[in-house]
Amino acid sequence: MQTEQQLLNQLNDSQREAVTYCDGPQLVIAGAGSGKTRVLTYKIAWLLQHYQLKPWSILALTFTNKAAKEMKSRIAGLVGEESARYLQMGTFHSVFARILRMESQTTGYGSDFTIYDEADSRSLLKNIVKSMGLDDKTYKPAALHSAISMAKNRLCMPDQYAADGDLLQRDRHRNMPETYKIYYAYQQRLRQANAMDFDDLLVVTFQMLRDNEPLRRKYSERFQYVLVDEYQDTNFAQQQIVTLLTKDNRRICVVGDDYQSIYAFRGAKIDNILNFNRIYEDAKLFKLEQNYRSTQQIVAAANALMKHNSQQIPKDVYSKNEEGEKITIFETISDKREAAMVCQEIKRIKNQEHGRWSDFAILYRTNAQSRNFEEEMRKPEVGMGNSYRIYGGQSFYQRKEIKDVIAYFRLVVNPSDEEAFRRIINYPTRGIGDTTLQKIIEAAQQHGVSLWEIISHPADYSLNVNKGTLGKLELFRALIAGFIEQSHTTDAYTLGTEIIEKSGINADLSSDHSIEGANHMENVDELRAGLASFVQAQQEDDQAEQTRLVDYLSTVSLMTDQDSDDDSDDKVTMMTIHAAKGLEFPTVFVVGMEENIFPSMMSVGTPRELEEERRLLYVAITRAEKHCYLSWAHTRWLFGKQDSFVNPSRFLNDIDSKYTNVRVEGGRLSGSRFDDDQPRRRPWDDDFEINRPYTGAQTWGGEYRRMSGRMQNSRPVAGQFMADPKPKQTVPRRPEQAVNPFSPSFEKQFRESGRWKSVSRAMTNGGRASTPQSASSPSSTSQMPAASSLSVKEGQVIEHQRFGRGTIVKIEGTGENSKATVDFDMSGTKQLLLKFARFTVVE
DNA sequence: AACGGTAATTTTTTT
DNA sequence: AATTACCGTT
Repeated sequence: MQTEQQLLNQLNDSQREAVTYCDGPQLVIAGAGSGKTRVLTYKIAWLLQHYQLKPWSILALTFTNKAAKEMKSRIAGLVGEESARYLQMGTFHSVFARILRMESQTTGYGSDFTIYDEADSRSLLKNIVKSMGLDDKTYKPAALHSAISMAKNRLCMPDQYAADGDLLQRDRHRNMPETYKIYYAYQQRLRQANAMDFDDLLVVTFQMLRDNEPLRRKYSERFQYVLVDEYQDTNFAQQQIVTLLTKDNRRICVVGDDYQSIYAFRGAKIDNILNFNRIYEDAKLFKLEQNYRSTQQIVAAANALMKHNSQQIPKDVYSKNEEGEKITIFETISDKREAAMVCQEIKRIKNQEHGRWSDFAILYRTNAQSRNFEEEMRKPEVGMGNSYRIYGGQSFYQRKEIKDVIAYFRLVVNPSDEEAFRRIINYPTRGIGDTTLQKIIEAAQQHGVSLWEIISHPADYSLNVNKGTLGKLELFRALIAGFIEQSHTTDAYTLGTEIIEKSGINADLSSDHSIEGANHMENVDELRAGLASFVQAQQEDDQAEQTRLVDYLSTVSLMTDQDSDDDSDDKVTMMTIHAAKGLEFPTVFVVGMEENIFPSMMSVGTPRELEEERRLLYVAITRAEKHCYLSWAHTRWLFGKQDSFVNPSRFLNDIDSKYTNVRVEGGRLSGSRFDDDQPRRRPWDDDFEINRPYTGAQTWGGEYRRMSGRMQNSRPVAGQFMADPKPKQTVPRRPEQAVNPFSPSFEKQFRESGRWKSVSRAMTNGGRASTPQSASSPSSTSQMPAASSLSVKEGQVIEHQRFGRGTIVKIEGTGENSKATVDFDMSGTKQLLLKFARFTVVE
């Protein structure tokens, strides 16, 4: 706990001004590395201490749940755990999902609504297209969803959409004139399914606050102060929600950096931040311009890059850190060599500076680019197979077997959920085929009810199926109905386990004896372990009498790969630049700096998109503290083909050459390399040579275009350079997957990769310490997750992970379900379900 | 209805 | 290259 003065002393002048100004709307432009998070956390601490605001009256909206969590714990360090705990903090989506569940009477959705993810949305759209008899080649689900999503981000509902001439014209132009009808049907189907997609969480919140003045007043009074982080990445809907909440008392602080706006593709409007003072005319502007993160060279190079963008708030980001070295532009012969050189450089710097693996990050434009680096690191002679972590890619919850289980959970919580229904009606196979399903959907559409309603009363809706099928449907209905029954009396973990067993999922998975089959089984076990952790965490937080499945689902569906906390072990980070936003590393490699990759092929059409790509590079460069590398390769494997027409990214031209050094593999790539008949040095033997200062932007285009032209006409020659003459290492590849150390899948992945022994069991238990007995048994994942319930007696003293020391005063129930009342020295009396509680017996 | 094969399509980034 | 979609066969 810190005094006000102490708080203020830890800030520089401009930070302090931003923190203490609380007289009205406030826009904080926070340059990269300028202490943005610091300002936010200290401001919240200031509001709590100086203005004595109650924690629950402060609403802080962040971009990821992880950011919220981190900020919360930092605030806890400043003002104490108890105040920080009740702060209203989270993403727009998770905060308002919670409110929508509480206010469900006014929204027309039930409180147990499902949140459809992207896959659900697309699947639904696909079905709609099919049932409307449209061609699914022209009406692609992904394109439709993005059109609809963009509309929703702008709060444009089907009626408005259908009345908007520009939109209709655009759709006609795209050969998709029926889009507005599909949008209409889509929205209707969502409602019938009691489901919202991601965008609806915002849209419905907006509508609720707009149309229900008492409710709007309730929340605008509850939230005495509203803070928004990463404001440059908010969309129109989010901006409107914030406006509705703050227009009365106008206590709002938004923080962001227009330079770092990189989510326009998702509907974010950079204008929100550029035009903030149009909505709040008396808004005061604060600028944080001192960068504490990077060297002067890095900051200067990043600034030079941004000179080429037009739309921006003028600012002067500067660094008083050491001058540092220039940015290095790496040029290699192939994408494989790029990976090799980056690895080599990492090892070199690590040795030289006695650093750690975690000092390094490899950032790329697209997830697919991680592959080369992973392969390189896994080579025995490179010896980094243990030292990297790839973020992103397919998340645990996207896997088929996990989605299947979740679909059961969803249907139990919300029987109207159409996508869940469709997913599991015939999984495991129970003889209900596509024909039957289509009949059910048809009947549901005709009567405007859910699929569940149809199979609950098939006769009422004259469902035209034969006797046998009817029986099968009834069996399915009874199965789910049984689970629903249980859900009122059973905790989420027990119910989940029951569902996995009785649904036949367990039997289905264990009948598959292949390696993958075993994998699926383990994944499901991990899911159960994750569920158990969740139940336990909820219980410890006193969140609820009993943890309901709906809470779990809500959390899970809004969770992303970004939301894993870890940073604990020492690994090189590999992620997309988008995912790296907000992070920092001593050394950063931005790889694949090539036309059509970065900037992406899709973005070169419009200047607006191109500027966003440039901002993306700005974000990438400003992640670096000391060393920053931009690398590109002359040839690259793309779409299963060797691409020899590679040009360096135009952005390399945008960085003034006085801030860069160019390093070329072998030192002769840029010269007349096809013309000499000297025996070639084998590239893999070469060290890098610093062969020239950057000779200026003009040579890039000219020189390499010429070279590419030659390669086009001389494949056999070029082939010498492109082939990888090294004996192929047979690196056993495993499926691409995100490694997220705190996700339930983490332990499994480690076991797969033979690194099991080095990993503490604690990881599976949601990051909490585990009991000695579970620590000794790697195979215990398929058993109960917490294993300390064995033999506790009244009067024993225990040490609990979170509550500390306490004495057991009472034990109720038997076996799995026994409950202990424990009197803790520090935190009072708590009830612990022995099944979930994690503690050790002291005496 | 289930399975296994071939063909087509894919890559931007994600709450 | 790898995943998915569709179609044919059993």
